[in-house]
Order: sequence, then C-alpha cells, then structure tokens
Amino acid sequence: MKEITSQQQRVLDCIQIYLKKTGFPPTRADICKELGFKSPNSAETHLRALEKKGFISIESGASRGISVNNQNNSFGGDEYPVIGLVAAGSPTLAEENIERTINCPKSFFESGFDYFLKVRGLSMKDAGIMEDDLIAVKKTTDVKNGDIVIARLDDEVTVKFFNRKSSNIVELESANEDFENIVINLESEQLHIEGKSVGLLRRN
Amino acid sequence: MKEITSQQQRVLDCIQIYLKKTGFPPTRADICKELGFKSPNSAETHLRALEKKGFISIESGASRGISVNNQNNSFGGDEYPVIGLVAAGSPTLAEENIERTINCPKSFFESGFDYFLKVRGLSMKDAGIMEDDLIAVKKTTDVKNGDIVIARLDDEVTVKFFNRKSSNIVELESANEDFENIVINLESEQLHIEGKSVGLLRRN
DNA sequence: TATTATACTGTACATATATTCAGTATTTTT
DNA sequence: AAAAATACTGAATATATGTACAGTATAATA
Repeated sequence: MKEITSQQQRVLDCIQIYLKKTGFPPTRADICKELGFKSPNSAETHLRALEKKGFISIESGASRGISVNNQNNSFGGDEYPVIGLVAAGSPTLAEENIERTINCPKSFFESGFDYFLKVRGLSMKDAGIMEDDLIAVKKTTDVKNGDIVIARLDDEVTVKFFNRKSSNIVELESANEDFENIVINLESEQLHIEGKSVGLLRRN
Repeated sequence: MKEITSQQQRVLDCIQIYLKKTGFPPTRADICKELGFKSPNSAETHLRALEKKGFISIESGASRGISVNNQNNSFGGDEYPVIGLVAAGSPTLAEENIERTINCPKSFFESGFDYFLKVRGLSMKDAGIMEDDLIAVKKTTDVKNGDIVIARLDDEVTVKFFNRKSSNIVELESANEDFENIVINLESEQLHIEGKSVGLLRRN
C-alpha cells in the first residue's frame, strides 16, 4: 500500500463519511460537491489514484461502485482505545497509555462509552471483574451508590464500588475480601471520578 | 414496523448480502438477477413496500440509493443470536430460545464465535461469570482441560470447566464452592459438548 | 363484494452517472 | 532535463439506472 497524499486522504474520508451518512457510496459529482471540485474528473482521477494504491476498489461501469478496502471493515462502528490500568501510583488515562484500539459498534453498551480500561488485579473479583478484563468506561461524574466507578486519588487509579456515606465521606468498596475498602474525606482528600463502568468485555 | 412478507424478506436479505459482498447497494436489475425476477419493476415494487414498512430508505433519483434502516447499523459486523440458558431440565440451543441478536464485528472474539449464551446462576462466579452475562460461544467439540465449556447432559445445559480425568471419566467443575462438580462416566452417560467459551460480554 | 396488498412480466424513457478527451499547472521522481 | 505523478477545469457522451405506465393474477382485507 503506497503512500496516500493529503488530497487523496480527503477524498477517502469523504467517501467514508458519505457512506456512514447515507449507506451508499458517493458519485463523482457528490465528491466534487463535498470537496468543492468543479469537475467530476477531479474526483475521477483521485479515485483512480486511490484504487491504484489499493485503498479502494472500483466496479467498472457501476454507478456508485466504490468500495473501501478496509481489512477490519466495519462502518457504524468506531475505534475505542484500550487504556491500561497501570501499576498503582503511576499516572494513567493519558494518550500514551493507549495499548490498542477495538472496533466496536457505538451502541454496543447501553448508555454509550468512551474507552476500554484493562483491569489489573483482583480487587473486584466478586463483582465478576477479573484480571485483564476490559471495562467499558463512560466518562462521567454522575455516579450513584452501587455504581462501579473509575476513581482517581492523586495519581492512583482504581476500580471500585461507589458509596457515598455522607456529604463529605465517600467509601470506595472492593469486591474481594483480601482488599481493604477506601474511605475518603472529601474535605481533606481529593477524589476524582473519571467515569463509571457500563459494561465488560473478556476475551479468552 | 409492519409485518414483512417472505418475498420482501428475500429482497431485504438480497440487499444486505449484496452490500456485504460489494460494499454498495444493488440496482433494481441486480436484485432481479439475484432473485430471478424478469422485470425491474418487480424489484421496484418490493422496494417500495419495504420502504413503506420502514425496513429501508430510498433516496429518490439516486442510483443504488438504498439504505437499510438498521438502528445498530454496522456492516462488516454480523447479527449474533443471544440464547437463553433456560432453567435446568429444559431443552435449549433451539431457534425458539433466541432472545434477540447483537450486532458485533466478526472478529470481536479471537477465534470467532457462533452465538451468545445468557448465563443463569452463579456456578461459575469465581471465574468471573455472573448472572445475565453473555458468554461468546464457539461451537466445537475440540476442548482442552481448563476450557470453559457448554456441556449438555440429556437436556440439561451447563457452563463448566472441562477436565478429562481419564479416557472415560470427565469432570465438569464449577467455579463456586456452593456448587458440586459433576463427574461423568462416558461409558454409562452421554455428554455432549456444545461448544466452548471464547469470551464474555457484560452490559450494566 | 369491492378494495387493497402482493407478486409479478414487459416496454419505454428521462436522467443520473461513469468515463473519455482536451487542456493547464505544479510537484516529484528518474 | 525529461518523465511521471499530482491536481485541477470544462465539455461531451454512452450507458447505467430509476421510474412511470400498461397489463395479469392471486390472496387478504373491509
């Protein structure tokens, strides 16, 4: 697969956006309209270049006969980052902690989600969350008692049950006898709720 | 969404198969060719009926302007059935046990899989498998010791660890102290391995 | 019983669309 | 320095395609 030029990338993006929006590929004229070209041949030559480089296939003679050559082909789906829950004490949720991405339909987990968090340790074992499980995390601070939350104390990120004891006291509960619960006094300690778990993915 | 007729279903299937194969929707003529119709108007009327019933949308005037109205629309992905693990003693894995389907990329679980099995009970709790979890099941009889298998004894279907003790003795192990393991003598009892777990999906 | 929906064949045609040809200009590669 | 690739405009055209119209027939519905 040869290198793509910026204009060709624009055309390729245009095709994919059009596909996502309408469900079928654009015509040469559609591409022109979208990208501001004044001649259908502008689109044509870009399409030919993209075909030559292997990014798309063109069915000769067929109208809208463009198909995008995507190995992990799945429109409607999106790429979601998998973030490693690194060892305690280290910063996390940063770009550089993205291990890889997973292609997954947007509506795969009920209330939508933002990323996958790879679990370390067994502190939530009794909640059915095992080592290396991927928790689907929705970024939100709107959490209720009993929610499984991704909480940050200083630079330490943990997954725990959320339990507000009083206006100033929050308890982060483990689901494993071997682990201690964490009681936080919001007046003296800073607690950041990064999000909450809306699902779980495990791959054997 | 009104009821679909068998012929309309054939046309709808045809559209989706064509889409999957080529990446763009079929023309009226393509549908005719595929389904053996001799007039483009046959396809046309079916398309109109499908549009009227809400299964597809048609962009007037646009060639191949058909889009399938799938809420969790994602090609490249497939619809996988969710099968309920019904109460012990009842037959299962039958068509009528399909609760719904989930759209999910084919390669979502490493070695591919055939359906989701909805878990009942907590017999595999310590393996992180909770009630209502969806196990991604790959139909196979090729299982190794330690695999989580979907096993059938008569009409009873269970999820257990597989452990071959000897050529004739298989033990199905629970991952919960409260549940007993099942020892099967293959000479006197019939054990069917429906498949094995290749992943897990949980939605909060 | 009349009406509507389903399920087709067959013909015809306007137009949507791919595609070619003729240019111009800039950049990259050989 | 020549050749090839990139990046366009603009016009022309064959054909791919949607779509309407004219029929026929059966089943479902009111």
